[in-house]
Amino acid sequence: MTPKPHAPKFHRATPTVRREALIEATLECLRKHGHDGVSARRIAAEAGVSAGLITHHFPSISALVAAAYETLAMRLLSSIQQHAIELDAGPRERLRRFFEASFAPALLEPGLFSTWLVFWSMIAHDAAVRAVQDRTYVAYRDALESLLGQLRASKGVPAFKLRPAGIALAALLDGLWIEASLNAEAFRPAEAVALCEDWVHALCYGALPSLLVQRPEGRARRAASSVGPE
Amino acid sequence: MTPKPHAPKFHRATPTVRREALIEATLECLRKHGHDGVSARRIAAEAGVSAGLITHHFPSISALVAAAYETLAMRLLSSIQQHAIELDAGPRERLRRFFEASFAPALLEPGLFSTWLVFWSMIAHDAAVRAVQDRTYVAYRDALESLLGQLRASKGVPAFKLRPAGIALAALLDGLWIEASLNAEAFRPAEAVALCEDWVHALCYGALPSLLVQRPEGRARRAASSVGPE
DNA sequence: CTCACTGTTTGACAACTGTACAGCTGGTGT
DNA sequence: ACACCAGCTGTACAGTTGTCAAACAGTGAG
Repeated sequence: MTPKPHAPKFHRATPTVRREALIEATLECLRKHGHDGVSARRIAAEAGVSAGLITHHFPSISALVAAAYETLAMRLLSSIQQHAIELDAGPRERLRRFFEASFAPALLEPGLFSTWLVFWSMIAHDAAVRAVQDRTYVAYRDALESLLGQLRASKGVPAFKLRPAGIALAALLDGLWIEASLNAEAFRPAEAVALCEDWVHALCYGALPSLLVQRPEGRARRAASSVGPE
Repeated sequence: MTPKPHAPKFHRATPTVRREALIEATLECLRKHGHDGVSARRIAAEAGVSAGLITHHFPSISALVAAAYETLAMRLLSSIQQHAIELDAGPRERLRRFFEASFAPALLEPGLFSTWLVFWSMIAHDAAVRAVQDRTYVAYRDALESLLGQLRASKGVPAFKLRPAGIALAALLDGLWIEASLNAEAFRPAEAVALCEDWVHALCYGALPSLLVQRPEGRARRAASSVGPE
């Protein structure tokens, strides 16, 4: 054997780069091993690095996972949003594209579900993870409410309460995503998209009673201060 | 101190009883500790029993968890169903009671969500848990489809495809339950019930196009034509 | 070239894990 | 009163785990 005279035993990296590499390795570990992937040694091995390095760059394993959570959640959301925003498309079409992106093959990969379960299960114990969850959930619902807001501003769409509408649509999307992740054969992605579109259709149709804003029609005649068109 | 002359060091039980006690202890452990509750020693301690007894009654820890999954899932479903079935009530009212039961305080307890996450996260690795998941999910959707079937048989309700309707309603329920479990302050249980009722309302109104059965001749309902902005 | 800085490794630590198994014991049938 | 044995215990085992102090070695500056 000819020993190489100059084989560096490790590579130095700037803290930022190393932290990002560790986060990436964490995501890969969670994707592949689920809960068992939350292991300093496993993540370090995935990153091609020693285990002790993790504690050197992150206060704890859970802090690393929390950082990975934030990275993945924001990445996915912006990916879906980017797919949804088509310049010359109406609100209805944008929502459809949002749904499509939500049930694209990359989103239905089993490893992604395993990863998400790890994040969710850490919420109860770890405050940092809980904080990430709160932030990303707000961002997700804001994205939906923005699209729904554009829809509401369209002609022929009855006024509806934005916040509960966002909640319901987010729940429908989440629920379908989970069902599809739990049992890939239960239904096809196109069906999920159609079911979401159905809900939007019903919303535009005014067929979701509890979401409609109360139009004080009866009182408006008595109270002359009403400015709405009659 | 007067030492009791005859303090039995352990209590004998018939296998069936002991197994059920272990399952109950498992559920309690998962409820309290989530993923960390999956531990032979912890479960044994909860049951007031030595750790070795678990391997004596169950081939492995995951088999015990799978049994606990089946027990809890069936218990919850039959509890909800029992609450939903009111003798002199129409299908619409029964569905409303089903929703109510789904968002009762007992169902929104944080420990229940932690427990469920453990079950779900084991699906990917353990075949027995996966089998339980498949079975219980079918039972759950069957229960919904049964109620929806009664609804469809009602007067004034348009024909709709039962299976995708069950899928959508199950997803909406699951999604709302998860959102509520993740963030108890996001919305009140009554809102969740209202959103589910809205969906049923839209279904009865024929406002969910992809669920409507294609009527070859004289489709009178206007829901098939888009009313929203396009 | 040498030095110092600092990212990285190493090894050790105590506390866990699931499972196996030899032996003890409670309570029942005789 | 006795014996049996199923149910149960306790220990042992080979693995894990996260964290940390100390030693190490790349790498750029002087």
